[in-house]
Amino acid sequence: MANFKEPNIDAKFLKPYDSAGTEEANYSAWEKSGYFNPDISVRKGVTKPDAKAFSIVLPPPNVTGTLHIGHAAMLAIEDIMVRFARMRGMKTLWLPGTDHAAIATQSKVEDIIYKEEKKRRHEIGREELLRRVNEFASKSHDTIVSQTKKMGASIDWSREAFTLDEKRNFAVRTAFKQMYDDGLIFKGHRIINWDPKGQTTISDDEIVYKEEKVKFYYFKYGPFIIGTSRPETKFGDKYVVMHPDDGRYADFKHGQKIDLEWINGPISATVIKDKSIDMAFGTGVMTITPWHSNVDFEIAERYKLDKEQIIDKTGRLLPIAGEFAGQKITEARAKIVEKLKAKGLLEKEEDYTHQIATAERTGGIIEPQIMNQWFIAVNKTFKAKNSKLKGIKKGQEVTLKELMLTVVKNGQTKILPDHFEKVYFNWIENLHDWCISRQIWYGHRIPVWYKKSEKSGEKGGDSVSETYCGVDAPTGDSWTQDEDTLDTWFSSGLWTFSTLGWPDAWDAVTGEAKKGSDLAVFHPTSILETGYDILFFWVARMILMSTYLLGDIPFETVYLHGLVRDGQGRKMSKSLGNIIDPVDLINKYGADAVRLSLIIGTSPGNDLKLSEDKVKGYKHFANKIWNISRFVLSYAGDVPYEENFAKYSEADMKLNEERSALIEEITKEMEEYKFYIVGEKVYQYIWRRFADQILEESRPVLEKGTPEEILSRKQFLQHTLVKMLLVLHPFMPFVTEEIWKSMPVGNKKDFLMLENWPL
RNA sequence: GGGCGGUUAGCUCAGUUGGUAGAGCAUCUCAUUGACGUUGAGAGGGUCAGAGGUUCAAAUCCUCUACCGCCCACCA
Repeated sequence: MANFKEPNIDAKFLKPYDSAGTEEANYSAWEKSGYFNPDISVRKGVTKPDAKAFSIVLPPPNVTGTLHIGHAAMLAIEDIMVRFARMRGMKTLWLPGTDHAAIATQSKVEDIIYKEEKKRRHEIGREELLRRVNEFASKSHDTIVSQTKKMGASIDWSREAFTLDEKRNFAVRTAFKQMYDDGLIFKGHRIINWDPKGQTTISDDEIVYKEEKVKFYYFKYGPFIIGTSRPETKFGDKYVVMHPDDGRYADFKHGQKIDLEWINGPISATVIKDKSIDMAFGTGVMTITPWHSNVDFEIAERYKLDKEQIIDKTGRLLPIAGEFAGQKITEARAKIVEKLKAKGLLEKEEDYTHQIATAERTGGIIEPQIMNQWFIAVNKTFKAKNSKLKGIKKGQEVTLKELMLTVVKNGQTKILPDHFEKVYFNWIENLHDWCISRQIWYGHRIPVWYKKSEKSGEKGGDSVSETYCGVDAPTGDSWTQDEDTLDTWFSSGLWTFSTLGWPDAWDAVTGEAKKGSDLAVFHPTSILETGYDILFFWVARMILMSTYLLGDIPFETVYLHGLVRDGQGRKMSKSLGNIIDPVDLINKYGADAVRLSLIIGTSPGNDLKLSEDKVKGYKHFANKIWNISRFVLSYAGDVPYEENFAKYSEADMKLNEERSALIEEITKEMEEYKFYIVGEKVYQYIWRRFADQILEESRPVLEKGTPEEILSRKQFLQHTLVKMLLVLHPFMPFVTEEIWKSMPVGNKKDFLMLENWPL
């Protein structure tokens, strides 16, 4: 046993692996070296100048708060992709940034201000509010960056972007102008989703439906009985609609006028026959309120009916409501029912459960309103300026919707797991024009200016005598810029190329990126990794913007990860108190353990259940590797490492083949993004095979074998440790890098992360 | 109402083009001052939700059913 007592190794191996004590130093050494930046890697000779590019944009976290464990999972997956690509010699760029998140951030800051100072936004003023929001955003940003670094993300910070910075603003104005000129962005009076709480419009996607139990009332409406859950909207109802085939109402003719007694006195109602009516629902008859209902609006459009506003922007009844004018709809409802009852018009009431539309960010109950807003037309044709899209030629007449469908249908952009392609198609097919104007202050101002006429009227609306849309403000006096800002997803839709230098790096004449620019080298990006919950919000919008503005896809592959849930499968939320802060876990178990626990046992598109025990288990694994290294270094580290050792014993030859086969297998799986399988296989091999069996068997060999056998085994152990550190590095960068420092390997590059993937 | 998933060991989940079921954790038994504060060896445990079909062969392909989950959708 004498030769076993040669612990000529770093003293650090005599203690268990100390993640907390080594992670920070390793990260700052990586960062300082500049190798996260592909340009520096090329300059220093680590990456070949003509190497294939691998690029990925970080889905920019919202500056509304700090990173949660879901972000940690995202960072872990992306860092694996990035480190793997880098180790394969690719010109690798991972580009970071943050998202201003418009409504989300502004409403959060407004909440804080109201809580602390009892002041509303109009009491604070545009300038001061923006100052406060920026201050908040900047704090959030700093926290996010430091959390990201703790995870070990090998990100190129020199290229960091923000969706609301100068360059991105220029990109937004340029994109807007082009869409405006093509007629794809237009302003019009349409029915939109009004959030009375946030005092802004929101897009269809920003609505969340909540179940609500209400009363469903039946009222006498002349000869009819109509059903409604919203009596407060019924003041202006003067059209009564039924199905043309409904035999119960065959005696009434389309267009027929009927005088009847209603809430505030006698009115004249007109009969409308329309096929959209469900004969089986209620009495099969309804009255319509086109100003405050999408369906009613469509019916009114079909027959050119009058539309009247009943409810104002703050949710109060207008003068048309007579004695109820000025009341909040929530208060007025019961009183109106009371009055109708008193007039003998209430037939009956029932309990009713329905889905109520609310604003995702403020929780306000959506009130549809007809308003003059900006939209992106998804069904309008235009001529494609240039196209690298399969099946679409330059100059061809297309719609945005067609572009969005085409690139996924023809496989230019693949979505993983692939069943989400069906979800994507389903969404696109039901897509309506996208309302992009918001009545909030935090965001990109709409690059449109108006000259007002003498007549008074709604600003930016009817009183306008001249409209100008441009990247920059028009010259001359008396121009006023549109007050509104853009939906936050407009700027994030440009993210893959606005971060790479578009539009400066773009040659509009040739329809190509300028040679040598980031845009030319790194776009389309290789892969987009994000949560399935923003497939519509973001992924689809990026496809829209990129296919339209560049005539190219934004990314070749979309990898959708699932949500991280707690050990019992519940969503993490403040009220449940089950939120896990990734930094707490890292401090306790190390970033490597956290990363691995977010990878193994997950698969793309499926939610992941995370318990602290799981993380703990992988902390044990990090320590296991540490001790394996200690063993190999003390018992086999005394012979010089030979990269191409040719004199393996027969037994070691077999072991070598086994290990090569494993590496070949996992390389293929890495290319297929099956990180959960690779992680598990490497775990199995290292612990169950290498440590439990091979190392155990090595004792007698090293003790009693011939000199040749001993040398062979020592080489094999060193080789295997080196290769395992390499393949494990993308998963567990810290512990592997730390061990690597002590490996007696010649010709080492500056870091393990720069070494070549073994194959 | 429309769409998409899931159902495999006590728990969490793998299972690549069909070839008599796997891992981690948990449980039980034994060993252990040996690189391992975080160790090893072994064991038990599953008619793969149910029914039918295709096939020499089905967890895997097809049809139906049941239950669970998610997304979309203003039956007023």
